[in-house]
Amino acid sequence: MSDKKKRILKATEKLLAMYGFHGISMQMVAKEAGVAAGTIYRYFEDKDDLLQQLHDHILSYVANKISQNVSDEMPLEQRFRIIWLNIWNMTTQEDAPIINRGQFETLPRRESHEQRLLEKKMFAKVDRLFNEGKACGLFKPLDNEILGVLSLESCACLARKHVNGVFKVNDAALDAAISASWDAIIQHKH
Amino acid sequence: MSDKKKRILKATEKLLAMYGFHGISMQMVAKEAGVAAGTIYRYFEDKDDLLQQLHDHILSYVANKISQNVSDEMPLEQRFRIIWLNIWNMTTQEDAPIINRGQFETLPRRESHEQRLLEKKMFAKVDRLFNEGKACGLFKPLDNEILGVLSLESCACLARKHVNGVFKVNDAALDAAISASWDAIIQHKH
Amino acid sequence: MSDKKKRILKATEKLLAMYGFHGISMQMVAKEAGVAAGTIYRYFEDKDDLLQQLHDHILSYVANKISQNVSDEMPLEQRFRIIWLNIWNMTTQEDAPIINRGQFETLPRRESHEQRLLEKKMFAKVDRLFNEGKACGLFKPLDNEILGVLSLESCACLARKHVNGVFKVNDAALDAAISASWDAIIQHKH
Amino acid sequence: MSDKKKRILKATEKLLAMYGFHGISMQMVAKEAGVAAGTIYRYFEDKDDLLQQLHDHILSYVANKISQNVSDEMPLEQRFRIIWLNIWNMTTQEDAPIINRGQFETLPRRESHEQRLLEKKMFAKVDRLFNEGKACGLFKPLDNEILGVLSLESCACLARKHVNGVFKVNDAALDAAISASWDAIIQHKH
DNA sequence: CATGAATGAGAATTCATTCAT
DNA sequence: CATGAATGAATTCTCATTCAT
Repeated sequence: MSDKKKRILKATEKLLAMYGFHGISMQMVAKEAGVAAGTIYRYFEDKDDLLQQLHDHILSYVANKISQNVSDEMPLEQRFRIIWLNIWNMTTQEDAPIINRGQFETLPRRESHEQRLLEKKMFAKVDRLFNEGKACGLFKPLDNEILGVLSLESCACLARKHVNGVFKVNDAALDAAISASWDAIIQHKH
Repeated sequence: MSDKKKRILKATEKLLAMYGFHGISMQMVAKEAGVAAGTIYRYFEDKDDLLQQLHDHILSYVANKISQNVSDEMPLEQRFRIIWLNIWNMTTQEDAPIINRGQFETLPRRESHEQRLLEKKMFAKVDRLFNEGKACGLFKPLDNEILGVLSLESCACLARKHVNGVFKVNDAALDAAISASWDAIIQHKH
Repeated sequence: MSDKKKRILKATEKLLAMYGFHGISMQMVAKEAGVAAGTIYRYFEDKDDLLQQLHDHILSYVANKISQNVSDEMPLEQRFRIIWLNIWNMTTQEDAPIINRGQFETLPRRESHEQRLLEKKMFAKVDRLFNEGKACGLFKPLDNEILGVLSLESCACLARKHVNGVFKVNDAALDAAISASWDAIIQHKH
Repeated sequence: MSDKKKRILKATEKLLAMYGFHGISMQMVAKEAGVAAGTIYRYFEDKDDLLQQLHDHILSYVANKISQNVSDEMPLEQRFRIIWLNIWNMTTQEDAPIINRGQFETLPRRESHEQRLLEKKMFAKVDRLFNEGKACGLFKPLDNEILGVLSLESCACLARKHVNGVFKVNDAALDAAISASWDAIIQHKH
């Protein structure tokens, strides 16, 4: 990808996190990226396209991050903890994509092919994890999407609030939160 | 509250859910509410104030809904299920506030006194539930905020995806999801 | 004249002096006058009419002030000094009409009959003064309008700058300025 | 200075003279200048800035005009007559700045450094004239500001009324008016 | 008569997009 | 390819005026 295009995407991401959709102008993006306003239109159809491509760009980043260091050979709980922590770290790290999905929600959906592929890839390892867990009776017999919400969305939500300063999660609490997420999806004898 | 003001808030809420912050104009709000553009400014300082007051308005609605039919005399698990279902119903019902909190996130915070009071009220019963649960050793010893995310945000997230059609949650799955949320916060013998 | 009408004119004058034409609204006038916005339209056709009537109102005040204590029997120089000081005092006094004519200049002229009469009356005594002065060879043989500018506009200009704080005119300077204005219009042997 | 900026200033000046502050809109300025409305904002911060810059622009023009053809080596009276006529011509000529200072009076003052410099420059030669005149006992011992009002403001006022058609000043009267202004500030034996 | 809520045309200003250089 | 001045439609907000109470 061209250096200019990267700089434009990076600038857009930064400004989007700071000001939200309303409140960023193409002029601002151009200035932040150090290019002329017209240059943006060499790489992007229009403002919507810029935002959409940024969305795909971040999704691609997320897809990679989430599955990092996870091997299908590992024990289930180890895989779960690594994925959980991948999400946590991705959200809380310094160079994290500072945007959460909510901020893209009002975009007129393009439902691009690339996006579909990315989302599939993003959850491939998670899907296998859930499938195996259910197959051996360890996990609750629920749809993968529901299991995902119950265990991993909590993580993302927790991380976002931690980053935003709503509250702080220390190391002990973090470990307990992982266990809690695990407890949410495994079967318990009552 | 004046009829006109209510209509303006209702119209704003509808449009906000449809188009997000960017993409709604005061003209659109006026038209949707059936008032003249200038009329909005009799009731709201400016666009930001309109959005902020809408936020407070919805928060107030949510605060009431969430605590409905919950009594501090009930057993812990019953209280938890009612609260969980209150959130679920509030989000999935026909006349629900169509907006989720994420859509207010980029708003410049006013941190009004009223807002603080509302948020306190909103979680008063939830707070007592968590405190009692921890006191008797049933719940994990985590901050109430964290317990809230682990058990109730999952509910809201699930409900939102159910409504948006990302996936459907049937009655059996719903019951299992409540149990899973409960499992997330109670202590288990290992 | 009705009390309400007077209050409206007074309020308009005050606001006009503070903000100029642009920058005063009928709402502001109503608030300052302590009446409802609609009430203004009982007494004035529209905004232009309000301003025009205010103009006439002030002109009437000025016309009276300027000729105060001046009798056609007095010696020429005494009459001149009284008129000069009338202008000075009118402009610098506490309850002076705070507006100068320049602020009315862009008003769409109505050239009302009343206005014509007032302006005639305003300068009647001044006219007689100049005519007598020229008849006896004391004054320069110039049109009264020109004599007026040379001697009395200087006074008004001086007073305005004194009030606005551009510079301050002490008693000695004031007396010298009157003499200078007198010098401007009388004939000198060279 | 850019051609567009000049055209905008010129257009503003024209409209200001015709309609006053209230009553000119940015759209009108844009149309008169033959540019798009948005273009004005490339050169001027906002409407106030446009008006302020116009003020400075005109002041600069006036400063130059007033001192034209005046040399400190000339006799006092000659210098006075030239300055007086400079003001007269500047005000009555075809391409004169059509605006008088009064029209800027309601503008919120910026008191810029540039403005101070210009006003100093504007009156430098006038200041020297008055100082020398007082030093040799020819002029009345009054502040330069007061001498200025007594002799030169009369000129500007006369010229304005001449241009506006309030009355007409023929060549003989003009010469007499200069002498009258001179008489106003020189010492006379009584 | 007096009120002031409501109106909607018009104001200032912004900003996505184009295009001559 | 890159630029950034120019555009003008769209946006937020104001305010003279009306009219039901």
